[in-house]
Amino acid sequence: MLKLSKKTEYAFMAARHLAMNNSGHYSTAKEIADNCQIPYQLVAKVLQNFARNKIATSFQGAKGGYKLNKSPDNISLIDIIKAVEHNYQVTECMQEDNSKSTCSHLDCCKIRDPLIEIQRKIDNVFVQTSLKQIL
Amino acid sequence: MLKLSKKTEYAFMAARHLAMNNSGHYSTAKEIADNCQIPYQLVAKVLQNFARNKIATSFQGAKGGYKLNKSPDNISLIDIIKAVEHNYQVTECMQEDNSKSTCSHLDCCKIRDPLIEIQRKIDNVFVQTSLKQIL
DNA sequence: TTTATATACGACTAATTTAGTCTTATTTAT
DNA sequence: ATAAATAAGACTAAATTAGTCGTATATAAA
Repeated sequence: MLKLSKKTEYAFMAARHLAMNNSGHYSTAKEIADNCQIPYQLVAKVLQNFARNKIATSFQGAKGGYKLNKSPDNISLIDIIKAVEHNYQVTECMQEDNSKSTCSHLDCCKIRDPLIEIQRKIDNVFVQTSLKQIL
Repeated sequence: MLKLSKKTEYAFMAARHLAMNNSGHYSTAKEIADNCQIPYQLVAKVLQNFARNKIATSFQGAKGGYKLNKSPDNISLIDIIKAVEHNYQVTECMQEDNSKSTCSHLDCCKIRDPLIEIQRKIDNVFVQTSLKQIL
């Protein structure tokens, strides 16, 4: 429990690779998959998520690939997480697409408010850590 | 991803109940299950874990039940989590029963060390929050 | 203009983890 | 004795996560 998904781990690794190979040539999904030993299709999707969420720019076709849009110290881990995960919340009832009323404990749930505070603190850990710090 | 398990949510709720009903009578699993609307068997196991891990003391037989061993401000959420979860670590390779060498990325994994720091910070969130703070 | 090399993306399957149930044994107050 | 509790392991179901497959589209270069 409280584990990062592989998707997020792969996203961190891929972002790290992009940050360290930022000179002229565009990094491809295959290159990252080989270099980091992660399944090609999964990195591919992670990179597509980066592009959709403006973390990286993609170039299609031969000699194509990806490059980061910002410098590593201006990208926080929360940006990377949010690019690849819909639900990174600590509890179900805190997910944005889930109204408070779907909580099965209803009014008798007394821990929601304290957990919101916990959530905020955990968010902060990722907000405050930049990609540069994991290079 | 990064979600607390139901087990942990139930543990927080049960601990909260014990803290607030600490006058003379011992709280039973049934009482907590009814009051918090969580499955009886699951609270029962959570409470057994509390007893095993010296968070609470159990009294068997009729009129039995559980009571907390310490005051709520001397119990931190990490104590409660550790009582009910084997694996609350952010990544697989950080689990205590898992040697570093089982990581499938081996030497090419460059994010482990930064993630250890992240793990430490998340731990701290729970270390620094006491049961009293969620009453 | 064909070919090789890339991204884009949805549908699907497999594996793992989490949640919940069932059953039986033991303890103890009345 | 009986009823009300804890103790604990085995099992099943549900949900989530991880990974694969197939196909379409874009583009550099031969």
